[in-house]
Amino acid sequence: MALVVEGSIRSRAEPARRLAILRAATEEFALKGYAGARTEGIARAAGVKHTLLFYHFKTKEQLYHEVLEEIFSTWFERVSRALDREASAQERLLTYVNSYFDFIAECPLAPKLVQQEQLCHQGSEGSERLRRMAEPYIRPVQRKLATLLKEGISSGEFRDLDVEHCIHSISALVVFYFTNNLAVESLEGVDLCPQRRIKARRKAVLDFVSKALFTVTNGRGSRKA
Amino acid sequence: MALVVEGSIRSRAEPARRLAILRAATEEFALKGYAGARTEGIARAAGVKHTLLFYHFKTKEQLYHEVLEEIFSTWFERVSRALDREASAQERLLTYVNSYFDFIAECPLAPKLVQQEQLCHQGSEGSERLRRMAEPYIRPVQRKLATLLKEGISSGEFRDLDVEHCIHSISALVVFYFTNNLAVESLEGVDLCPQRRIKARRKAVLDFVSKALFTVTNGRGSRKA
DNA sequence: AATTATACTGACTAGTTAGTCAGTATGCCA
DNA sequence: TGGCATACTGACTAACTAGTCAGTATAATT
Repeated sequence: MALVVEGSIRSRAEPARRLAILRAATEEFALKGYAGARTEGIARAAGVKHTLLFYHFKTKEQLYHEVLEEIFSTWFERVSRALDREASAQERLLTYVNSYFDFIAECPLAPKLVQQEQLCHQGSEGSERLRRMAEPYIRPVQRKLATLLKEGISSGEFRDLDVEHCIHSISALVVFYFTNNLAVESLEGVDLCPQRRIKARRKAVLDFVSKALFTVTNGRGSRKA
Repeated sequence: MALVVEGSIRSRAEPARRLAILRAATEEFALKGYAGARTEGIARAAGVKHTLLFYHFKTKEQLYHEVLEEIFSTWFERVSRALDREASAQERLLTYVNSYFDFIAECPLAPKLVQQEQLCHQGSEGSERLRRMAEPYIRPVQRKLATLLKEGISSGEFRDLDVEHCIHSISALVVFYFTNNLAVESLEGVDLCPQRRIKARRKAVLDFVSKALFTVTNGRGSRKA
């Protein structure tokens, strides 16, 4: 006879195991990439039978798509809120960097997943899967950010720099730290607790960006402890 | 008999096909990661029979190791030369960033490969394969760079910032652009020729770093060294 | 001419891997 | 009571994947 593991109270709306698979898949795909990920491995990590994956998600590709979709929509919602505030360009930029950093720090699998997807394509060909995320999520944020930077430059709050490269540079500063565990570990030692490291990184990023961008720095992003 | 295992003679000229395999493997591993890479795919790209891989390199792992080794040693040689120059801290830092940037721009598969290797490991566990590169190559460069930054801070050339995070930030600015094809493409359009894009990126990086670090910026940040 | 070292190949295999399918268990509504 | 929908499973498979091995081709050396 079948042994019921999960008890009798089962939510009718969304099976718990579906979510467990989604979570496990996020990690597997983020760490190994689409090609390297194993559906067996995802099932094992989620504590379900292999075939349940194909019941809830028709294919590996479909499962992957749902993982990507969830991450981009969450990211979009959070950074958009920051960019849409009413405040000075300088103020909004700092809020944006903070939101972006918070999102990445809370969910370090997200940048890994996106990075995996970027890596597996050569030259200017780009990833089809990522391209589907560009229109609804990535481009709108890029546009808002470009506008914000131009405003800041016009008003004299920001130095006169290359807007597009500045967007790349900010992303680089926020994300790179979280996709490079070894470099981080090798440089800072393993002893320092993650909590403190992340706090220090946030400060360093805000400081770096402020000094590079702002014509006048108030205490906000640049103070030394 | 099949006791081919290499003895001590290594001076012989390497067969052209061995090098072809190594080049093809670099691309395959960089784009798909170790787990996602297919030895069949490498053989096809190199235009050789599948089994030749296992003749020249005993296993996939061994092939991968030689690819990593070659990339790290080349990188190490080039940036070390820049760091060991006799010059002011500011001068040396700019030379370093330029050398680093040049290396990455010439061989964009290198950062992809390293990134792949970083991604496939979780938390503070790190990659065993990358750890083998740390002692001979990564740590020495990090140490030289840390010393350089401290000197610059003492002499008043650089602002008083967190040395370790500054090292991360510089790497981020140099590398990130080359591991994120989609973001780049989506932001700058495909029309702009790679040559010009890279030149613009170099300028933006030097500018960003200079403004963030230097207490006094002469025109040097925007010049091509 | 015989030996040897090196480069290379075709045929094969044991172990994976994504995905199928027919069927079971359970809840729910008429 | 029966019918239907949802959640889930075991047994299987076709295609793939790293790696083996016995053997061939060739050029240099003895």
